[in-house]
Amino acid sequence: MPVKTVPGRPRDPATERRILDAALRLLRADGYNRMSVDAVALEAGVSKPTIYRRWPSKADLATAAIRTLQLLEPPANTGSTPTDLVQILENFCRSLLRPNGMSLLGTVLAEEQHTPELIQLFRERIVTPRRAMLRDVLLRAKARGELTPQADLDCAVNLLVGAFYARYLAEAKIPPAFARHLVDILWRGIAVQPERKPY
Amino acid sequence: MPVKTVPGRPRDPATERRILDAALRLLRADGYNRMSVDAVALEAGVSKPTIYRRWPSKADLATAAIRTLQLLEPPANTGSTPTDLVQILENFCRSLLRPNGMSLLGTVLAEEQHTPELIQLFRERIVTPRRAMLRDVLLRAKARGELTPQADLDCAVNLLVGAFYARYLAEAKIPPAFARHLVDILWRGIAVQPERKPY
DNA sequence: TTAAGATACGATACAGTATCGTAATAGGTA
DNA sequence: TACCTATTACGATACTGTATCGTATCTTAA
Repeated sequence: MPVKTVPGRPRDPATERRILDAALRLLRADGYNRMSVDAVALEAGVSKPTIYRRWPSKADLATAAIRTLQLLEPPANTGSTPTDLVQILENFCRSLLRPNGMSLLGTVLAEEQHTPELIQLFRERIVTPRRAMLRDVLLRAKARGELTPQADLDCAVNLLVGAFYARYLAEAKIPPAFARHLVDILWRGIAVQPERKPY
Repeated sequence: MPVKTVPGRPRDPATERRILDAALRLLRADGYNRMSVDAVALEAGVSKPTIYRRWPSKADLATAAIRTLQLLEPPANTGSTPTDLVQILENFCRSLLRPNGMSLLGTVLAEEQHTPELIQLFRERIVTPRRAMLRDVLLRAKARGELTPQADLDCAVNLLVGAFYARYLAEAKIPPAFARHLVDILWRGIAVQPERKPY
């Protein structure tokens, strides 16, 4: 069965990549509003109609750029629940501390009213997968009987992830053992404790 | 002793308030970049030069608007540490769930590179005071011997506050007992426990 | 007599489009 | 298979219309 081919010059598939990479970089650096399509075209080494032929509007371009995001980190599974949690959180921490690590988050929040697609995709591509990784670790822990029966896993995930946001917002820098400290506190809150000596 | 009065028409002090209120409203609704000085003037019922005579640029206007922010919530002090924490967090939660509750946060994050004054003031006016309230509650608890000696109060504050950010980012709605659940988990992690029955 | 407020303006930046030269393919012909 | 032509649409330049920041000029209030 022959492939149906369209006549004429085909698109260069590398061009799309270059445009989306440039868009993502500028989205992080400048936010959605300051990101201009002209600047994306310049950065990608491409003309503006080349962009508009592929995406009908700036919002679609930004959406497509965010859609290319994905978590690349492998899921942690060392056998020790706290260690797994710390490992995931330290990856998270590294991504926050990269230049403009929080600005993409900022811009999707700020644009929530005007361009809700952005935050939806950001959730789908970044937020949800990372939460799922943490949740999986906790579910395995629960299955092994490490957690108290009433432990609320969703709350636990919120506590862990959110602490980084809060810390960043308060100080914009995060101490090295932060993840470890968080997990230590949380672990005492949700894990079945070995009987504790009264001091 | 006569007051030295300057000749000419004096400024109407109410005008400044009206301008700053309008600026803050638009800052929340549209973000810094989409907020136009023309729109602020229109909303405040004022002309543009009236604004520029008071603040030399849009950035100064936005800065002044954020400077007017302040936490109005009274500090909690019911005698019970968990109750105090829940009370503060529920106030926080209400402010997040107001329309555009997170958008101001979003815009100061997104503008961190271009207009760093915004996030600095936001920290000073909102973030730091709320953290201080939580920290005070925990310090009192520590003084009363309710906390384990090694409890890291700063981490605890990050966990509590951040969980709301994380939850909002994941779902944009927050269940009613959320604050209570958070404090329950955290409290087991940092408080001196009554000896626990092995089940 | 001093300056506040309104109108109108200048300059720039930006989203999106029209026009044009040209590169890349299909299909026919030897 | 090798070449030639018709066809499709890619990409660059230039443009339109609009939004916006910040200012100059004029009127009017204290």
